[in-house]
Amino acid sequence: MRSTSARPRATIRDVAQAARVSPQTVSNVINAPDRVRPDTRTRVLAEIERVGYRPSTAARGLRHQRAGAVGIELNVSSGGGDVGALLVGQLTVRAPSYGVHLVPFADDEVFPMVEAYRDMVRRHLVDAFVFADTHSGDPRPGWLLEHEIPFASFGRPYSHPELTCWADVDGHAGLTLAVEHLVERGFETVAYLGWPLHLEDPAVAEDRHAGWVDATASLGVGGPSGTSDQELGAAVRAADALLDELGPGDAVACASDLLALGVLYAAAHRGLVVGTDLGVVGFDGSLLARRHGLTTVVQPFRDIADSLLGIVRDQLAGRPSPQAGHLLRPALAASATTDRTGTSTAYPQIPSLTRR
Amino acid sequence: MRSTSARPRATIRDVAQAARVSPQTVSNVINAPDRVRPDTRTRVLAEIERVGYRPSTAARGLRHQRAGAVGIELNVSSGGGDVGALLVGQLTVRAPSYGVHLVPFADDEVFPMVEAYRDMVRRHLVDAFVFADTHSGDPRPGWLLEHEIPFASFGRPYSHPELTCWADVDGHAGLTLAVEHLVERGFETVAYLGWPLHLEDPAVAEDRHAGWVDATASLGVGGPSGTSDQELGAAVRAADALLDELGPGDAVACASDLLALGVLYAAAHRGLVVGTDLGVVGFDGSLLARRHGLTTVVQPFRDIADSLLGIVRDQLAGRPSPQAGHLLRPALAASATTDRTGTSTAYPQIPSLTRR
DNA sequence: GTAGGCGATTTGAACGTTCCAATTTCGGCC
DNA sequence: GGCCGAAATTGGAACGTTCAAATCGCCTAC
Repeated sequence: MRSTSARPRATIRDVAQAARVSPQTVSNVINAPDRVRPDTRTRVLAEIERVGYRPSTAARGLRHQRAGAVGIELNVSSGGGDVGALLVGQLTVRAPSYGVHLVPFADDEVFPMVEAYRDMVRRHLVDAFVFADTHSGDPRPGWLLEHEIPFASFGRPYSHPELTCWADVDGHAGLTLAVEHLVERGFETVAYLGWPLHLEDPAVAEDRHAGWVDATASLGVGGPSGTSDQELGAAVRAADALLDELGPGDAVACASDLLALGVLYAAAHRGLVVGTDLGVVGFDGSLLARRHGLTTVVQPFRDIADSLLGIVRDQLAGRPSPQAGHLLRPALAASATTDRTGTSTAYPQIPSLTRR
Repeated sequence: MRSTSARPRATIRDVAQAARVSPQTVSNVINAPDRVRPDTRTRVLAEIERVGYRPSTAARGLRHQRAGAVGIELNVSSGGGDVGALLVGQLTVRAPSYGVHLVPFADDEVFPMVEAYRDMVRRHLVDAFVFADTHSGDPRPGWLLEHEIPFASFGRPYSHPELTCWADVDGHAGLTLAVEHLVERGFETVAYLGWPLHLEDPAVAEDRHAGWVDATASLGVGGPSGTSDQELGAAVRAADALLDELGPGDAVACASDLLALGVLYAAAHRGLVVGTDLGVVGFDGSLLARRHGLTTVVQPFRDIADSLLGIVRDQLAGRPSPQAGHLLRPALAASATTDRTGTSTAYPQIPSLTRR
């Protein structure tokens, strides 16, 4: 049974005493090593190592009037899908490089969300925020701006086009990658399955759609297009309608991995072998894509995390805002659904099972 | 452009001055309201409200020698699946009720993980840990125990059977629920698709398997069983083999939602209408289940979060460990894959598309 | 020989909170 | 009116760190 003995951990004074210098010198060794003589430095460093000293985050935060933390809202109720989880993962991995840690929080479904933001700041729990699900009526950018609380958003803050504190994936470039890849693999016509424009953030839908329009136009491989909400049932129906206008050797580029999954189902229903007969490319690089062998445009979550953390770091340092937001290039991860040799396995792969 | 003006936020002294009491009295109003006269209390509370005062987490942490935070390791590289994300979500939601916040962290793939744990504690970033992916060779329980660092694990710490600082879902009860539900819906034989015992944590696999064995035995509906790794391709193959021994009106209970998805595919391949002809129940309550209309045994993540946070709270308070770990009952969420009326939609629902 | 300068190091104070001990206030009682 | 005990409130110190200013030691120049 563990006790809470909690013998006090080594402090800067312990190190100082053992190294026979003042606490301030130890502090300097850590924060401004060039201000201390080399021999002193090595002596202190040895002592730090010996006792396993680490500066107390709380004491530092108190002294600096800074929490050294970035808040991130998890929208738990909506489940979030795994895109949010992947972003949180990369933010977690990258945060230490920016000298901060992450503090996730969630609304308790009773208060308006800004209350939670306000509280976090007042309690000095965090210095800034990052969030991932901006939408047009979002009160947060305006509110944070008004209260001079630093933040960065993944996705352009729709309500404040003048802001530059955002990072976003370049959907246009992503769909260009998708179309180019499909053409390279020898697919003839590239159709598109996207989102309707009445969604919360039509900018994303437009961006990706435009990428498909431009890329297919310049390569002369344009085909029909359809739209569906981000829901599997709707996606299957929309994909089914789309496939009416397509034949073997054609392909569909999609605005999301979930929509692409809908295409896989609609194709399986028609007995089309995805990969060989029909190319399918999704968007997001989600777990779903990996699981189903879906070729997908992977969101550069690591770069996104770096951008977002860099933005809040600069804001906290008082540096001027950049000229523009960060538009990051996604990458294409080829997999079974564009593999014309049929050696890799896409799921659902109903026809291939039949052939065994 | 936002500046870092950061005008100082209200402190306890500001409140004290405005309410014409000492800072200590304000502190009492917050931490021991019964020690202060009612009229003074209301006066102080009004002032707290007016200036929007909140105690500084850093100052409190420094004074109490306690971070008020619980660390949670995210295993980013493995992607985690959404089970991990759901747990993190509920931990985030519930943490405030325990007076703590969450601090996620991840290994940077170079240090052994315990280094990261050690560092978090030394820096006073967290007081305790929660983790979610114990396995047999896991060094963490032993190490944390040895260093007297409080922790709670989701899943029994395999290496230390004597420990009680864990919460786990009752897989046996979950599969009993699944089998009972299938029988209630009129399915005749209930087969099982589980994990092989050479997995990292065979206890989970055994637990769920035993639940199926006992429940089918007592109801007299036992059928064949198979195993597959937690991977879609393998699951489809195992499910296909299993279906060789089943006919219309039978059902499959699975150890996870992903395995259940494999059954859906194998069934679709054979033209079986899932729900009507074949019952399928998954396990986890993952997003995948929701997306595919899968009847599933839902992990009680909220209860799990409460158990884990309660365990570390008690440990930090020096309370003795409980007699046993917390075994939590899951719940069954019925959906399309056990809906014999065929009114709801399961995906993949290839046959129903055909019939339209 | 001493003033001046420079780099290395130390001292003192403060960040906001709460514990502990000391002090004041209050109501009741003789 | 004065005294007692309990309740309410206050002052001082400390948690661990770092900033700003002061001090120390050493060297050079006059």
